[in-house]
Amino acid sequence: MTDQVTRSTATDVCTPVPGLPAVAEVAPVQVVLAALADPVRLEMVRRMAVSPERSERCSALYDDIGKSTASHHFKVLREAGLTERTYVDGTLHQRLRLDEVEERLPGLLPSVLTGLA
Amino acid sequence: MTDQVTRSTATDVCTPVPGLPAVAEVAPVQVVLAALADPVRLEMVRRMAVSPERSERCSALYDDIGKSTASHHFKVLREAGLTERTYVDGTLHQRLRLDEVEERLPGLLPSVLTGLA
DNA sequence: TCCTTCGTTCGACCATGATCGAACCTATCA
DNA sequence: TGATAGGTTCGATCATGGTCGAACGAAGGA
Repeated sequence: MTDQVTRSTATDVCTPVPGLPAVAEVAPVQVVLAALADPVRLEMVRRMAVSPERSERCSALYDDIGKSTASHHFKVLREAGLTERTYVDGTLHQRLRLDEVEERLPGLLPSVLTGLA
Repeated sequence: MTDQVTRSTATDVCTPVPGLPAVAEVAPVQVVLAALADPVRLEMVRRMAVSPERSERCSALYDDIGKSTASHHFKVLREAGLTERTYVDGTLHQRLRLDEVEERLPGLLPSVLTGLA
């Protein structure tokens, strides 16, 4: 069977909405930098970048913080245009929008990710 | 005549110290991102990057904020290893450490700066 | 010498945002 | 139909950091 995948990155949509393709823009540099300038979020991005082809379950992207805190960080990343929600077989995933960010800010994510190593 | 230039980037040195070469390291990505994630500082970096070969007078790098606030931002940039103080003919300048940052985090500053345009 | 300019430091104030717990919703499963 | 699990929202708390004014020090010029 084929995966049922819907995407949602709109900032005002908090519950996943099926059917609408992702149209979110990568935010201005300022916003992107602010999103990355938090250790928890940077770790989330790092984990997503490990296997960029596969989206990740939310709970696989953090430890030692509450669900609500994690949800807050996901929202910041999403509103910066760095990630999007994908709904895979009924379970929510987070996907790093590598290509989209690369198009808008070429070199940023690669340098940040290699700088983490 | 040749310019008298001394450099100081040590975080614990608040008044310019002549004679000592710059030995400051570029800080971890986390710190660099946090330093860039402020509009005032990003504008300072942008102005410094306009003519990277020439350092700039401090007062040429900001508008509409108090001296003490500007000094605070200079300190954050310096402690992140992004800038250094240079003393040119007795007047204090700020210099963007393009090469040093590029060596540590290749592509970061170029992508941020082009993203500002 | 005095005065002005420039940058730093210090202390205080305040806005932003990171965090948590509780409640809610949806989907899945027994 | 419950019951459980995974995420989100809301409200509250608290720490971080951006901001300013005042005082200080160094450098340069009248």
